[in-house]
Formats: sequence, C-alpha cells, structure tokens
Amino acid sequence: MGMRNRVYIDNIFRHEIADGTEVTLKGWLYNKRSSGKLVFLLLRDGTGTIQCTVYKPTVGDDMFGVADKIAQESSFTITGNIHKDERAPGGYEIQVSRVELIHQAVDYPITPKEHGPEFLMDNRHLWLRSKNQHAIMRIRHTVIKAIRDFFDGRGFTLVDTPIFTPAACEGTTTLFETEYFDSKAYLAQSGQLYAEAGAMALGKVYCFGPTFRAEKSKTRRHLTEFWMVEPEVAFNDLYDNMELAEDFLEYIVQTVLRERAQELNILERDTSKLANVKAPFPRVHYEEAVKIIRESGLPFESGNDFGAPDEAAISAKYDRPVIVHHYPAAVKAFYMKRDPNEPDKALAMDILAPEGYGEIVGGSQREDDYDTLLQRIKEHDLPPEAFDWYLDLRRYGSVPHAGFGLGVERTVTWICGIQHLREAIPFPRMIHRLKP
RNA sequence: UGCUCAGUAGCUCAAUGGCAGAGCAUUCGGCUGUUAACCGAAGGGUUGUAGGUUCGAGCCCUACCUGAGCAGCCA
Repeated sequence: MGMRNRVYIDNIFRHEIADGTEVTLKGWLYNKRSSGKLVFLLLRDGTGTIQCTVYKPTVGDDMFGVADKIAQESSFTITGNIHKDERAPGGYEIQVSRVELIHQAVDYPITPKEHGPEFLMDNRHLWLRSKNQHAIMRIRHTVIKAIRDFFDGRGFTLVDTPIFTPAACEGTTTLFETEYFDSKAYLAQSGQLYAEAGAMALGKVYCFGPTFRAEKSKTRRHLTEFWMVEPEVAFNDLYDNMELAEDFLEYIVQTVLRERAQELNILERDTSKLANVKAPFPRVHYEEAVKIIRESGLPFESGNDFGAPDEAAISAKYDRPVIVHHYPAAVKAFYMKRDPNEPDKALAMDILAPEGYGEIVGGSQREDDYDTLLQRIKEHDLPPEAFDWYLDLRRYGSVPHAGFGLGVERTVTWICGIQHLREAIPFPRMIHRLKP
C-alpha cells in the first residue's frame, strides 16, 4: 500500500499503468473547484497535472473536510483509482479514496489570473511552478541536453573554461570586476580564448557555462548573466564553421520538436516555423545584407554594424535562420582573421533567428598568424602582456581554426516563441534584477 | 546612458478636478461533474515619495524613487 504504489502523473498519461489501478500520488494543489459533495483537486507533481475527484460519501465527512480546505499550492498525498473520463482535463482522473495533507499553504501570491512582469519576477521562485514556466524549463533542459549530445556524438571534448579571468577577453564589453585576494579579477564574458587553447590540445572542443556582461542593457534580449556554448575546432575554416553551426541548430530544434511537442503546445508555439529549421541555411554576404536592408526602406551606411531593426529586415526575408558573413573587420573583435581576398572584411559569421528573434550565434575563423594577431591586439589598445599565453598558440604549431558561440537563452526564447529572455532562465540576472 | 510610458486593495485594473470602485485571492455560507467553475455575504486603502496650484487633487505642475518598452552594446 501507499508508497509501494507511488507513481508520477506522467506514468498515467503515458498509459504505463492500467485504467482502474489504485495508485498514490504526491504533489501540490494547482487549482481546486468544489461542488457541495464533490471536490475537484488539480494535482501537479512536476511531471504533469491531473484532476482528482473527492466524493463526500466515498471518503467520509472528515477526509472530505480536509480536501475541501486544501489551499492553492499546498502539498498533499492522494490515493485512488485511475479512471478514464471524458470530462477530466487530459481524459484521466483519480477517483480518490484517501487524502493526506502534508503542508497547508497560506495565501499563495500567484493566483490563476493575470499578473504583471515585476510581480512575477519578484516571485520567480514560485512562478516557476506555473504551467508555462514549467514548459519553458523543460524545453530549456532539452535544448541543453541536445547541445551536449550533438557535440559528444561528434567526438568533441568538453573543456571547462574559467569564470575568474585576469583581463578582458575581447576588450569590448564592460566586465564585472571583483576582488581577488590583493588584486582584481573579472567575470568571464566568453570562454573562447581558452577554448582555442583547448582545441590545440584536443582538436574538437566546446566550453559551456555562464558568461557575464556588465552592460546596462534594458531590453528583452539581454541578461547580465547568461549561458553560452562555444565550440572551437582546429583546422576548420569559416565555411566548415557555418556547416557545423547549421547542423547544430537543426539538431537542437528538431530534437525539441520531437521530444517536447507537449510543452510547445502548452506555449501555443507555431511549430511549422520550427519545422523549417533544416540545413543548409541561406548565406548572405555582408554587402548583400546591406542591399536587403536598403530595399526594405531603412537607411544604412555601408561599413556599419547591424542594429536590431536591420537584423529584423534581413531575417524577415527567410523562413529559417540566416547566416550573414564577411562583416567589416573594423566592427568585429581583434582575434578574427581577415579574408585575404577582401582585406577589409573579417572571416566572421552571425546567425539570425527567424521571426525577429535576432542574433543567436556569433562566430569566426580566428587569426592564426603571430605577428598579425599581435598587431591587432595593439590596434585595439589591449595590453599584449595579458595575451602572452594566447599568442603562444600562434608560436607553437599554429593552425587555421574556427568556432562560434550560441546563446542558450536566446535560443530557448526563440524556440518557445516567448517575448522575454528573462523567462528562458530559471533565475534571470538583469540590470534591475538580482533577487530572488 | 538617452527617449517613451507607467506606479490606486495581496494581484490585475477602473474612477470628467467633486463620496475610493470591480474582478481574482482570503474568510464564511450554498451546490455530484467542475474545466481560470458558479451563486450569496464579509474583511481588506497614508492612490510610489516630497513639495506646489486649487474652495477641492488619484487626476494638473515640479523634483525624486521604482519599474517596463525601445535604442546603443551584444549571445
């Protein structure tokens, strides 16, 4: 009895347990409806939600009183028989024979009505229990698993890169500074430079961890702490890099479509747009992208980097992610190699997600010549002594190599079809958000 | 950092410069089939803060605080 028959709601909806079986479920009250001698308890247990019907003549007055007084998000144990019923949400319910309260919740703040973003973010630790947030977290989990499976299946080695770093990686964005004994350390804004060292040791590597940027961004596309996966491959050029990235994105999206159909349905995602995400992706040279922007009616000066409206104009032309390559070297990072045939262009590529979700991938072939790289460091006013170890990679068996970074939250936001990056991570960190 | 908008009950929102309101949540009562259940009742307010205009300010003006959206930065 009891624990021996304990099951998860998931087991019931997957038909792993026969109709009529007596089971025990443990979870929290999602919602309740009562009707005199009948109480409907919506139980959630992390794997799903199921309706439990408590009928007064069956359980008796005392136990019915318990069921009738359970408040939203209280925890309880329920025992009863699985019953197929058209009237129950999902087609199955539990006909309850026993209810045991574990803990009564008092005044749960998130009611089954609408709430504003500030209130929900203040209650993020509770908001995660809601149906949509639950679905997003499950999709995020699958995205992360797909990322690891993809690289592991292709012989990549995970190389963890440090979070405390001595200096700027790219020298562009603002870094978080922290005390490090009697000196300063900075929180990593990218693991790329270390991943390059890893690639020279292990051939094909990826790093995957949190990154930190102290930019005072206040848009729905920015977090100060976000997760990024960065593959780096020795002997790959720009075009190998593009192929890797498009196969990678296809794998992630198709995996989510296959394994998280139910969650995408809860989020009311139009999956036909995701089904298009198959390699090869359209490839657009920077100068061609400039033409597209101008044709869309936006003013644009060649040589500039793209702004958010420019990216939207480009991606609007395609039904799948689009690769933009050969950006002006002047607007890109110091470590990117230039194209010998177009010396003012970097061997760089960005991937823009469809439906206006913007840049989700940024990558390049790296500069592999010692003297050129040293010159770039000086041109960008970076201290060469901080990069001595990085320059060593060009002194001892330098090879062409390339890699890219994929933003996990932007990818999750796009796949889920949601409006805010802050919902794509359990506890977002933003300029005005450090709690909970 | 700049521009725009917002702040009224625990939450979401109303209120022409003239008595501070509703729905949800909470408490109590009613109902065997509810689907964000429904019906009846009750409690719940220093209208973000400080000042100003006015016979009278939630509403108009000034400053500040807090947040949101957009831009820049980027993934």
